This record gives sequence, C-alpha cells and structure tokens, in this order.
Amino acid sequence: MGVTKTQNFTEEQNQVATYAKALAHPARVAILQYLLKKQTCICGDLVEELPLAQATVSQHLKELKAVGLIRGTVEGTSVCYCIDKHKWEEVRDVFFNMFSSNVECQDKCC
Amino acid sequence: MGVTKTQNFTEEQNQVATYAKALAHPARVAILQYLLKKQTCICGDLVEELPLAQATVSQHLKELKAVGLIRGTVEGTSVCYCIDKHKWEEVRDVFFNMFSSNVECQDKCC
DNA sequence: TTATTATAACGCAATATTACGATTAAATTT
DNA sequence: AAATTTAATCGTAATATTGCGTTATAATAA
Repeated sequence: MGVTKTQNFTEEQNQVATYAKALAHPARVAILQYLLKKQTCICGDLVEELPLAQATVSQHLKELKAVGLIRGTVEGTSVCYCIDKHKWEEVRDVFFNMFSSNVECQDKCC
Repeated sequence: MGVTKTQNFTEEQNQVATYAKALAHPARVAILQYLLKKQTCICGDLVEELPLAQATVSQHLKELKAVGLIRGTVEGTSVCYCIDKHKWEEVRDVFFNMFSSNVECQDKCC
C-alpha cells in the first residue's frame, strides 16, 4: 500500500533504509557531490548546476535537510547550503558498518 | 511526475542512486543482513524471518535480484538465495567512494 | 496420479515520489 | 515605495512503490 511497516524492523534497518532513500535520487547525489567538491557553502547557484526546475531542486534540498545531511542558512536574498559534517560522518559510518562484513558463502549452489 | 531524468545525470550519480534505492527499504536491508549473517545460501526460510507476506517478500527479493545484489538458484522445491560477492563489493566501493571525501567547510555561515 | 509444499507472477488498492508552473514571502536594489 | 531577486510553498499530474490476496507453476511426497 506504499506504507512501510517501519515498526516491524530494527532501528538499524530503518536507519540504513532512511539514509539510503536520501541518496536514492541522482539529483540528490549531485547536490551532495557538488557541495563536497566545493568544500564550502553554496549560496544560490545550485539550480544552474542541475537539469531541473527551481521548484524541483528546492524539493530535493528539503529532503536532504529533512534527514539532516545538509543545512541551509538564509544569507540576505539567497540561502547558504552546506553539508552537515556530523551527520555526513554518521551516515558514512552506518553504510560502512553495513558493508563491513565479508561475503563468504561455502555452499556449492552459489 | 515520478519519472527521474536519468539521462541528465552522470553515470556515477545514477549508480549511487540505483544502489541506494535497493537499500532504501528496511525489508531489503533485513534480507541482506540475514544473508550476510548466515554466510551461506538460504533455501526457503526467508519469509519466516520477515514480518511481511510471502508475496511481498518475493517482490523485495525480485528487486534485489534486479540490481544483482543477490542470486537465487532453484534447489528442488525451494530456491537458494545468496549475496553476489562481486556485486556486493562493487556496491560497497561505490558507497565508499561517495563517502571518501572529507567535509571541510571554512565559511562562517555553517 | 493426486496431494502437498515452496515460490513466482498477477492484479489491485493505498500511498509516495518526481516534476514543474504558479504563487508567495522576504530581503535587496533602484 | 516599486521593482527585482531568490527560494520556499502550493497545487496538480504522472508514475512508482508497497503490501497482499489470489492464482499460477513446478518439484516432491503420498
């Protein structure tokens, strides 16, 4: 029904899913990569960087803000965006942890 | 419109987004964690492990198979699932690469 | 052959996501 | 004050996702 049964899964599973969902659109990946590349606050020029309308970019920014990966501070007429270092490292660690186990299947069927 | 403008983003951006989408549901995370924990092929008992109906589990398995993260081999009446080691490491590397840059913002506004 | 078991496929309903034009809000410039 | 700039919000349309009952399908067991 498009409704995820969140309460039936572990906190870790929901956390991975939530963070993964934030990265599950190329526009949001592009936004994060752009902010990472610049290593600074971006005031304004994000819409020109993406092949999407201003309203759509704003919506993706909102989602990234909702999970806490970016922050936006109003700077006069424009808004200053940057990656939240603390959250970024938390998300990184969640993924690193997920991928830390080695895959070793001894069975012949694989 | 629910349609992602894939062609307007880089291959890397689409790759991260695609793999993230595969992890963007707690049930699929749970499936992967279960396969990782067992370190072997799982024949059958996946539905009992999850708080979802068989049809729903089957659908999540299909999605994980579609991105190549798991493989299923028919073993008599049941199907044997395991993580595709090669793909798993590829996905891991894609995420590691995404998170390899350090966040250093010198601006006062952040 | 006829159950039984295990899993995939189909189809539907509810909800979520993506995209964007239009509007609004708030600060800046003229 | 009026016009301009920038970005959020609203409303809407198209499509995707999630969940599950039901129905195949296919191998094994009785």
